[in-house]
Amino acid sequence: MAQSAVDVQRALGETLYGLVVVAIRGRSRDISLTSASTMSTLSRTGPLRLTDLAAVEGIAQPSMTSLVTGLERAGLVERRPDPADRRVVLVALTDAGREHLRTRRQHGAERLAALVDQLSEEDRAALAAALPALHRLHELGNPPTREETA
Amino acid sequence: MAQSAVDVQRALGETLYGLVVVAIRGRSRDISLTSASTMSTLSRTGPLRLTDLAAVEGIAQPSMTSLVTGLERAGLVERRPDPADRRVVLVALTDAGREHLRTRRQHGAERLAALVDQLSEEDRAALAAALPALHRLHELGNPPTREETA
DNA sequence: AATCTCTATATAGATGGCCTATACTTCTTC
DNA sequence: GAAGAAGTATAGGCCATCTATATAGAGATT
Repeated sequence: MAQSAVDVQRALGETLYGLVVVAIRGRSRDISLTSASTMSTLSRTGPLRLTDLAAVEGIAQPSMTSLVTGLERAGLVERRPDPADRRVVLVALTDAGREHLRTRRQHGAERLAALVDQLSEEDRAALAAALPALHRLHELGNPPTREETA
Repeated sequence: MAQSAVDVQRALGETLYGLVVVAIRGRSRDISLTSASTMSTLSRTGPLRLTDLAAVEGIAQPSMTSLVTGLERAGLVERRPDPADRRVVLVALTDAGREHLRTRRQHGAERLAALVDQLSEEDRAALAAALPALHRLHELGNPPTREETA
């Protein structure tokens, strides 16, 4: 073994952390990171209760209320009643929201592309090979949605 | 070719973006992301002018002034005069800052480790293989420091 | 060497995202 | 049907960031 699992994780931690900052630094400032992530979540899961959404995104419920209000005002999401429970607000992505999300992703991908382009053939191949692993890593840290919290 | 370079970049973009959010979500709230990144930068480059630091971190100079003031109050960095130019403030990491940085990195690595542990042997190997590429990607997006802006 | 202009940092004031505490509405259970 | 639980909204505060501007020193031109 060339390096222990711990070393890999430590190096991964620092490197990904650095990439995080790069990614955030260059991001467009039209909406907050959490707003973008929220829309991304909605895109993956479909409509969610406001409280669940707050839990998934790791922010307090009142914060999600105001975030959703903002996105709603911008026409990117909509509030829907839950026929089964009238206390509930279901938050759903609108068509405009989906469109916005797509554009934003393209932007991010383009910025990264500019960097990836500067890598060697070998490095690109290594990244491509690691993509499934990165994707699963993401899923692990970002549970799809638990109906049951148990 | 199984997938084009553009596909790789797009997928990388989305996946890394998701990881970003995961990373940020769980982070300790003792200091801001930018503060942590600033200390990390100082650790890599050594003492820097306040203005350069602001440029590297992608925030406005007055924001860096207040960020540094906070870190200084916490004993993590110090302001030093530049003997060659008395307008200048050089910001340097203190020993406490270095220590803090190390602890923080360990924390981040541990959180990621918990996720990485849940991956298959194969996935871990792929990540390990991609580490150099990820590292270079980070460096590309995070230039060491340009004395010359040209 | 007096002054003019440019550069480096600091201060003031505003904005936005997040928080806790709490009020309000609807559901559930006895 | 009354009491407590659950889902959302409102109120008020904190902190990181921004723009505009003030202050101090450097460099150049007379």
